[in-house]
Amino acid sequence: MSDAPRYRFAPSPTGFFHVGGARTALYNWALALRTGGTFVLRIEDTDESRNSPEWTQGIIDALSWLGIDSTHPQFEGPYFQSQNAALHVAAAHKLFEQGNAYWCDLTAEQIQARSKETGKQGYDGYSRDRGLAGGPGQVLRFRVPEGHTVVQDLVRGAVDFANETIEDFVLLRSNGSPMFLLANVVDDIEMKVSNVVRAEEHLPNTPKQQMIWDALGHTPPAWAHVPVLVNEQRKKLSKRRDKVALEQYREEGILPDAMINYLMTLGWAPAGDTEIVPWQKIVDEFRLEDVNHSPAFFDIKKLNSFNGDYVRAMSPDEFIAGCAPHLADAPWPAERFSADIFAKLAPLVQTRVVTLSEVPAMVDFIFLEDPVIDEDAWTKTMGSEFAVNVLRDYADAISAGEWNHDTLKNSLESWTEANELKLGKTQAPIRVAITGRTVGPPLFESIEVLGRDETLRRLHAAITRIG
RNA sequence: GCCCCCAUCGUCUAGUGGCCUAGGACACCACCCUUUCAAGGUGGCGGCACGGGUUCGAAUCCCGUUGGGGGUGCCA
Repeated sequence: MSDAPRYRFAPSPTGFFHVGGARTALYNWALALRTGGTFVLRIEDTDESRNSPEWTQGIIDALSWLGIDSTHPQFEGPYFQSQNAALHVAAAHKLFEQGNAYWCDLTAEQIQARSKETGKQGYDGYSRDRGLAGGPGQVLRFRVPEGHTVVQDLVRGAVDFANETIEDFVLLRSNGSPMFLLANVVDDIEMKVSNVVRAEEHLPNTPKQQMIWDALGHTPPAWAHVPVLVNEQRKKLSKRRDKVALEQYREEGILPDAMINYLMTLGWAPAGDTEIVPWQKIVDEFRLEDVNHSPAFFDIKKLNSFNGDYVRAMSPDEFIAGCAPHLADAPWPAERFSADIFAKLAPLVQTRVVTLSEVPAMVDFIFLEDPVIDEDAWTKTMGSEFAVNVLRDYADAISAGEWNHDTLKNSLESWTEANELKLGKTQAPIRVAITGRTVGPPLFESIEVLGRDETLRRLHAAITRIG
């Protein structure tokens, strides 16, 4: 019999898997790994009206993207809450027989009417002693005892709830199906969960669940409620308002390691002055006791910064491989793409992007038949007095001779000196003629890769356009 | 309304009574480097919400105020 801790992550499949859930999962995962424990995935699919199988798959895929999946021996699941319904109902009846629960036939409207009369919020325990036997239209409610319930929380310490502030909550709906509070506890007992690490929004539920644990004759788990993630308005991240879907970040070319690292620094920090650290260091150092108590803003700018760091840390081959999916649906005709040419440019692109999805726009001028000319860039650079001259003279200069970025650069440098200008100035019209933009990868390397014929063609096209 | 949680630069954090003239990171600004843009380097801006205690000494402990957040479903 092992006493290794059992952590669990219990999302409900009611929408895109979002970054808040990802962080909670990561916290559980890190803890399970360090303690030699287990990470149990349980899909809480008891809300039939909002559930959908594709969301379930989305959760599994997203967790796998974060490195949490069944290929690891410390991963267990997924379990599906809906499959345990019989267990939940049995537990409910046990609570009824023990006197911990009672039936009630009041509708929501009736409860509201009563609370209006008494001036008190919520359900007032009207059916507590009416001795209803259950049946259609009746819900089973938990009989909240007198006294206090103290939740021992690993991040917050002891939290004391006066039981009189907790109403007799519903265990079984009038259609007989179990509610979250009950199902969640029964499953945790069944799966021998020893540690519950979840978002702070569940803290008010905890005394209720702890009472169920007690009434069912089991010792409650070690609780830990971590702060929620918020948006700029400091409101809890919402699927409707905020960009929170993990999938979306993946599509944009955020690297999983960057996402993992960033998420872990929300509410916690590794020792030392560096936030960008290997996963193993996080596993070694992460402690619930060190988690911050206040909500953290999910800052995309900082995520991007982390991602840029991770992108630059990739080997050239890793970078090229990582770009592949983003190159697949690029704006150029597929047959014009060349992996070899991309490989030549890739190292120059690597330090210039923050997310992988920016890569196509950095190299599209190579693979497009004609560069897409940015009109602002055009007017800004082609209006100068020397524009036509530099274009014409440069085209002449490079029409013969060696073809590499050094000679290509030397040619322009000579012209620039002869005309008493700066290279920063004179390269601009050429860059726009070649790439359509004022910014991009280093010019002469780009030209080298483009090739002499195409370069000359674009230079002359620009000269013609200026007129 | 009621219950609960929280409070260090704009943001994420370090800090657990003296190493704090409060450290790092993102963002921002300046300079350097430089073929554009990045990257890199150097520097700068900027914070302990407020008021009372406790203490020789408080960002750190206590109380209050204010301000935020979460919950308050026959959702999870």
